[in-house]
Amino acid sequence: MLDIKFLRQNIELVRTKLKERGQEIDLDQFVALDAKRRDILQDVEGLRNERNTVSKEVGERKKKKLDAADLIARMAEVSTRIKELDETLKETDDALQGIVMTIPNMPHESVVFGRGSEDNPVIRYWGEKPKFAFAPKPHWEIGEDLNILDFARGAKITGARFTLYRGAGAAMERAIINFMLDLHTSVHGYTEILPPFMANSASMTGTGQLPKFAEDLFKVDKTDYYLIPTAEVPVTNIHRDEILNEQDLPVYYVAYSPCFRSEAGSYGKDTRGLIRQHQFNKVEMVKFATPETSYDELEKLTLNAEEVLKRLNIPFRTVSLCSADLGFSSAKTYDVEAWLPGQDTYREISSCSNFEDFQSRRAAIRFRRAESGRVEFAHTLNGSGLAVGRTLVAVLENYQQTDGSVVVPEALRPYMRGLERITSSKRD
RNA sequence: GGAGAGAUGGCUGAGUGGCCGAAAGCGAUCGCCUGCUAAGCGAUUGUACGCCCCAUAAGGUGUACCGCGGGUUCGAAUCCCGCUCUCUCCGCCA
Repeated sequence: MLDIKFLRQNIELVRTKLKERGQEIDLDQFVALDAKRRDILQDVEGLRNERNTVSKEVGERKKKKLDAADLIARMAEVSTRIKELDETLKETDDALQGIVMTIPNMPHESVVFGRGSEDNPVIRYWGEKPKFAFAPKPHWEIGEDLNILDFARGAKITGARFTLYRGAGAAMERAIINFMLDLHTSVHGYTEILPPFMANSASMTGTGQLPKFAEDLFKVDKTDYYLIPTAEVPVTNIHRDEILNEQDLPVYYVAYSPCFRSEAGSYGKDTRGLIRQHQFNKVEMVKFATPETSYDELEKLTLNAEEVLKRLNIPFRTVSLCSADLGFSSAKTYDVEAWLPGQDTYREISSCSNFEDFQSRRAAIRFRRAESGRVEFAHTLNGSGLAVGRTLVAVLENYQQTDGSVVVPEALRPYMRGLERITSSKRD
């Protein structure tokens, strides 16, 4: 959520930035409602002041055994009027919130203008694409041939976009999770979190999934709970409604979680393989930082994500999302895209964002300045470190061999009891 | 799932209709004292929103907030109703 005062004072700037994102939002209505809200607020607070003062006098008169009937009668009217105004105020406030909550974040000045993902500037490339003496297969063929990925069974058990892992496939998924968590905790200095995999609507609102993107979530029937679409939700909400100390920042958390997404509106997209699932595993990094360090932290966060691919020796490129491709809550995002030879393309495997104070304002995540004692909103950041299923995809496609087997990257072998090559669903 | 108890400021904890944004203690910050440290003494010690001032610091002022939401009343931390969470006991269960 943007600062209402900022909105009020920079309405034209916001309009321009929204247009760059390819969004149209009725800001005139915001201006009108904002003015109306403040008018009502002044009226109702004036009346409250009157009531408080007079009520005090009623008390004093009663103490002196004096009659206060005239005051009481007058205040009854005032109270009724307050109640009426309160109702209008609430309606106005709700309407105003309704608008403000659907306004996306302002892109950072370094974000380039663009109309879609094709306009995302590439920041860097890393690694050598593997050369194959044969036509490299996509991972779904590799996985089925080795009997380590079972899409048909997944669909039978649950439905489309659910996959069953078997044997070495399941083991490698688990190995990737542990490898990533160990890297980020012991080398990059993150604290490991194992959060709840469901979160309530307040948490979902805090990180920006609600109210605008409810249709992307799975809601648990008869409760206020949602399956988390990313560990970002529970982990960022760790410090919701809290005031941190400046000297404790930055805070680094890393969490493994399954992620659940309804993928509404993506019918027909990536229907084969592991790329777009209703349930997938992810290791997520979350940071809380001061405003003056958050962009340095974003660079470091992105390097932390890239380090996973470097250690797995998987080629990748990093792009900076252009204005139109930027997520709703983000001020700036780097996507790390792994090379997938079986599909002859780069695919997003991590998304690293600085939300500045957009989430923290919604979630009331603040910190106290050591010097002045003043309270400010913290900046929140997060990035995948990485998407686990897609990492498995990248391993299968980059490490596939002529005979159909897959070599296990050296970094993962300690996590797979030394297994060097997958030749079937059997692990050994 | 059943029965009971509770939820107050950074923490502990008082407060059962007006004198309460809230006692007291602890902690923290600043100052004094002390050769240093400890002890001692004094002061300060929430957040949000609005308005004034000034133009975004400081200041002044008003309103709200004692788990959340409603109600009663001239007036609610305090009374009533609903909900959530925590604790204890019973049942069930990985």
